[in-house]
Amino acid sequence: MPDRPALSRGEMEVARVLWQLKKGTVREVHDAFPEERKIDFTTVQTYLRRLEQKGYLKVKMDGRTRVYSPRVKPRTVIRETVDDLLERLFGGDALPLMQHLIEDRGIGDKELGQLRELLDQLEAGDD
Amino acid sequence: MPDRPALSRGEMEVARVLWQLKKGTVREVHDAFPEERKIDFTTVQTYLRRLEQKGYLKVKMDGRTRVYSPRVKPRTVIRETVDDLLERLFGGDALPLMQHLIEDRGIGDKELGQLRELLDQLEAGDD
DNA sequence: GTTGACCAATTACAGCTGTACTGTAAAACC
DNA sequence: GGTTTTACAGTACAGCTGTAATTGGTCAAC
Repeated sequence: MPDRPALSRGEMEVARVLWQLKKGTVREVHDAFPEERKIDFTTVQTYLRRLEQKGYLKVKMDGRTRVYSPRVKPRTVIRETVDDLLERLFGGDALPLMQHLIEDRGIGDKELGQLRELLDQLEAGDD
Repeated sequence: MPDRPALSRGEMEVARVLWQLKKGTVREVHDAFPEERKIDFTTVQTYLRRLEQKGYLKVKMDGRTRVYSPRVKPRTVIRETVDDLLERLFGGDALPLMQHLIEDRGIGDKELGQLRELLDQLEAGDD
């Protein structure tokens, strides 16, 4: 539990793209950004470097090129990030956040179904 | 939609406390902070001022004392904040966040029941 | 009418963030 | 082998954040 500094908003964005690629170079991450999210190549570079410095990513050289990959599991990062948000914005109580997601954030019918399934599974598995 | 600058983590914390009080002075907000979250009086002062500057709070003078109250509804702030997080960390898809909340974040039995109720209500009300 | 207690306003300041430019060196192309 | 492209390290830099100390004003109690 060497507590890493929290991710900034921008860092999250970049980290998520890298997670999706599993691993990647600066260029790959940059190219994977959606068209409309214009962001400079060197900015991505900077974010990746900072993510490495903060301990979230590790690097392997492939010739001249550095290939980044997660050092901390996405799931862990997500837990830490969401926990922090919960703490600050909801006093640590998860239910209001769920409620918000369900009520105020048009969760579609499909998602509702999936959610219900999730609950069913939980109830079945957890005796 | 005069888009306000996003809240920083610290600002969220203070805003939440103020929301709970509905309205309050620096001192009231400071006193309402939990024991273990040690934070200086003047720090709270600074946060409240910044929240006002950013357009999240308004002020009414009561004698010499300023009484802060929300200018933007908490629900709105929460929506914006959560939307932003969803975008950056989950590519805008709310389901994975729910899933995380349910699976990885020990939601208790009580909460599960309440959740289920929520879903039922939704399904009933939504023809 | 000075002192102390409060409260507000001002100022501080280092570290973090977002965003990018520059310099330089290796790789790839002619 | 000179030129263009690519990639990385280093540098920049203003604005935001977290955290607070300092200064100044007002009323209440001496």
